[in-house]
Amino acid sequence: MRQARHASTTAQESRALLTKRRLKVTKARLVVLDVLRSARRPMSVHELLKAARGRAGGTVTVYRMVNSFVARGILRAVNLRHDHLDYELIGPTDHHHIVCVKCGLIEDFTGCGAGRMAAAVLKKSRSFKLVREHAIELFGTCRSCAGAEPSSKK
Amino acid sequence: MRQARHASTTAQESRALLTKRRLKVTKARLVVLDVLRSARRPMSVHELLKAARGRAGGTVTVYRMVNSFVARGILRAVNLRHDHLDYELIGPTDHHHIVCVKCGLIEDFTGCGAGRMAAAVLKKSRSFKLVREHAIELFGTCRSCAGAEPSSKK
DNA sequence: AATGTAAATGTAACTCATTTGCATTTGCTC
DNA sequence: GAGCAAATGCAAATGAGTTACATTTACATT
Repeated sequence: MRQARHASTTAQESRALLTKRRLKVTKARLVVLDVLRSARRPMSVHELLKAARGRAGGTVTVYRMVNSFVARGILRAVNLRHDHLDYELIGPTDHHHIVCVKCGLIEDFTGCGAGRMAAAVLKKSRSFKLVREHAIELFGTCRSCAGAEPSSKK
Repeated sequence: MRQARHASTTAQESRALLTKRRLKVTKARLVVLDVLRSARRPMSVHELLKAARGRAGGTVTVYRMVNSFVARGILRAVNLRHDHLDYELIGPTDHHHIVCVKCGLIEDFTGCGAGRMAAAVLKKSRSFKLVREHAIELFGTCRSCAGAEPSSKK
């Protein structure tokens, strides 16, 4: 109840997101977008289904949904070395992820310096002319997992 | 014939690679390692099977092979946004890939500045303590594909 | 060189994620 | 509100990758 105002706001955002791309607004789509928005982390199809508790439609529907969302630039698929793809909302701020290899904790970070990197690569490359996108993921250990296993000093 | 010397040299390297890890030296394994060495690019299980033309053993064998090689640090699995993993030999020089989104051409590059990046991320992060690995891929267009489609200026 | 043993292989069957065909429903435009 | 394309649900298909189990092979030991 306390969040009614916020909920309707995000619903409006989701509506706009869909109509702008000429996608129809359905209950299931709003639920999926809302789940992703509040989770604030990339989720797999199965996580989406679970988190939505039936309100996202069937498995097939969610698969079709994420595919069309990725194709239309609403979602981005990211590979975090789980055995599947995770999906996240594409927002105004570009970011990457650092993943704890023990517990799966994910944190975002910005400022990857990819512009500089791309320029340097293109300067040296004989074959490439243009960089359109980049994928960067860091894999490490979070404080609690590092504490739990101090023997990792090699 | 002209390459007999070279061939035996790489075969020795492969042998060493395997015995060092207490893996048995088999025909199939030498073939897979040799294919990867001469291809000089990451390959999928199916590409390996095709390139080896039967000499790599069956599909199951190659799956088991790449898994054990990855586990023992002989191969690295990389995600180049194809719908599968590709495998490459882990060499002395760490590198990343730039992939042409049109034709699939792959080029390596070094000097990604990940050390600096990791340090910056850890400094800002509340939760993370250590970065062990990083994955970086650039996606772009190569000269020939860029030439073939100049309308990509938007 | 013969031999014992664990590792590697082949075949077939299986699991699981994702996709597709098709009939039905639903959002949205007029 | 009617009509149509898009979205959905169900069932079945596909395809990558794995597992069980019987057989073969590499290689250490003698």
